[in-house]
Formats: sequence, structure tokens, C-alpha cells
Amino acid sequence: MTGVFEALGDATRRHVLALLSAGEQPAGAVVAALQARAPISQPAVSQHLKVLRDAGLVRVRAEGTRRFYALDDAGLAAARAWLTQLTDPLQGAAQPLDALATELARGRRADRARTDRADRTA
Amino acid sequence: MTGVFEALGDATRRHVLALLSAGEQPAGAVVAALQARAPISQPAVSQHLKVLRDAGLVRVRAEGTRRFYALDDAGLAAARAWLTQLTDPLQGAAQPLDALATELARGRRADRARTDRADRTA
DNA sequence: TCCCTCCATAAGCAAAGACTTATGGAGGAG
DNA sequence: CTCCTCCATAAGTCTTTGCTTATGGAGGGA
Repeated sequence: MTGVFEALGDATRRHVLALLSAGEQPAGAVVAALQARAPISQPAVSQHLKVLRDAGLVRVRAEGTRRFYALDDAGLAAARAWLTQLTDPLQGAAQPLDALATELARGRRADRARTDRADRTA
Repeated sequence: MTGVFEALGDATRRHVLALLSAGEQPAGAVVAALQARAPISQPAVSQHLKVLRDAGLVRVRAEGTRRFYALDDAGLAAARAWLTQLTDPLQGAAQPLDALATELARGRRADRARTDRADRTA
């Protein structure tokens, strides 16, 4: 949970998150997607994924030799909560409900997720 | 509007935003508050305020020789919107309403030092 | 077994950025 | 006008960090 905004501060990492918003993906797919946009090496992407992991913004699931990355609501909810609290000081109680709602939405989408294009504003 | 998350990526700048969440403050007060925490020079704070300004996270109001800084919902709403869109792709239409709601809350709080707030995201 | 693919870590480098001191303009008080 | 306070910008230093190439472990297929 440390360094959530530090992790979000990099455009490449935000692009990774946007990619994963389309659903769970193996590290190799993330590398390929980023390289389709700008030249970047595999280790560089791996390092970015580590930062996102340490920040609690993504989580990994190992399957054979592949590592599947997906968004993690732990960090995302933390970031949203901090921003919300900035303007709405006592929104603390409503936060868990909001987190639950987005979690449900994410899980639903993850089921039918496919190799769509994902190019959100970064 | 460019560089919202880059601006949020620095802990000192986030501390400035937290300070301003208590209400509008002159630059000098921000400097004093930060120096009460860790040694930092006045120009350093001024540079941080510039970054926040360029990111649309704060706005300035000149009064005599003082510059009063306050939170700006332009950047804050943009950040929240990006995070929300990451997990809830279809929330695009509801976003403006949310921004309006927090804007109203902010304005109300600015009038009175302390206020109570309820509901939203039922 | 050997090899090949997938991915993470190590080490070094170069660009970005956060900090410093020095300076100067703008506005109020005397 | 003169001085003094408040604040922003300039210039330079030093740390941070994002990138590279090199390497090696883990797992699957032959």
C-alpha cells in the first residue's frame, strides 16, 4: 500500500493499468502491448510491474511459466479514498460500500474479458 | 490538466493538498506548515505550488501582497475520474454528477469551517 | 535428458526532478 | 520615497528513477 501515488505518477505504469482494465493478462502480453506503442525492453516492463505490485495496484497469479497480472482494488481504492477525503472529510463510512460496488463490477467484467483493445486516456 | 498524477506523485505536494483541504491559505502559511514537519526552503514550496497549479490541483487568488491557495476541483475530479474509469468503464456519464456533488460540498465547507455531510453512492 | 520460452533480478548509465542559495519585483507601512 | 514583507524565478547541485544489457531460474515439450 506504500507508494500508490508514486506508482501512479508514471505514464507507462498508468498505461499498464489501462491495459489491465480490459482484464487479466500475462506479463508477456503487457510487454507486447507497450512495445506496440513505444520501444521498451522486457525488463523495464517487469520493473514497472514490480512497482505496481508493491503499491498494491496489481496482483499476480502464476500459472505454469506465465504470470497473469490483474488490477488490485487494494491500491485503487486507497487512491480513490485519499482523493475523496480531500474534499469530503467524513466520507469514511461510505467508502467500503463504494469499494464493494466497484469490486463487483470488476469481477463481472473479468469473466467475459477478452482480447479487446484498451487505450484509455493516460 | 496535464501531469495530474505526476503532481500527486510527490509526498510533499500531497501534504500541501492535505493542508489546503482545511481551507484556503496564503503561501506563507503553507511554507510554515511544511517547515514545522521537515526542513524545507521557501522557494522549494513555491516550486511545488507551481506544479500543483499547472496540474490544475490548486488555484491562486491574489490579495495585496499575499497569494491565497485553495484546492481546485478541476484536477482532483480528473484524477478521480481516471481511477474510477479504470474499474467502472460505464461510469463516464455519471462522472459529471459526481464532480458537481463534490464541488457543492467543497463550496459549502469553504463557507463554514466545519460541516457535516451524508449520503451519496447509495 | 536438453532446450526453449517466460519472466525476474543485477549492474550501470543517463535523464528527470527535488532541493539549495541568490536575486528581484510587487505591494503595504512609515 | 524608503524600507520591509511576501513570494516567484534563475542557476546550479545532487538524489532519484526509469532505461538499458546481461544473466539466470522455473517450467513445459521433445
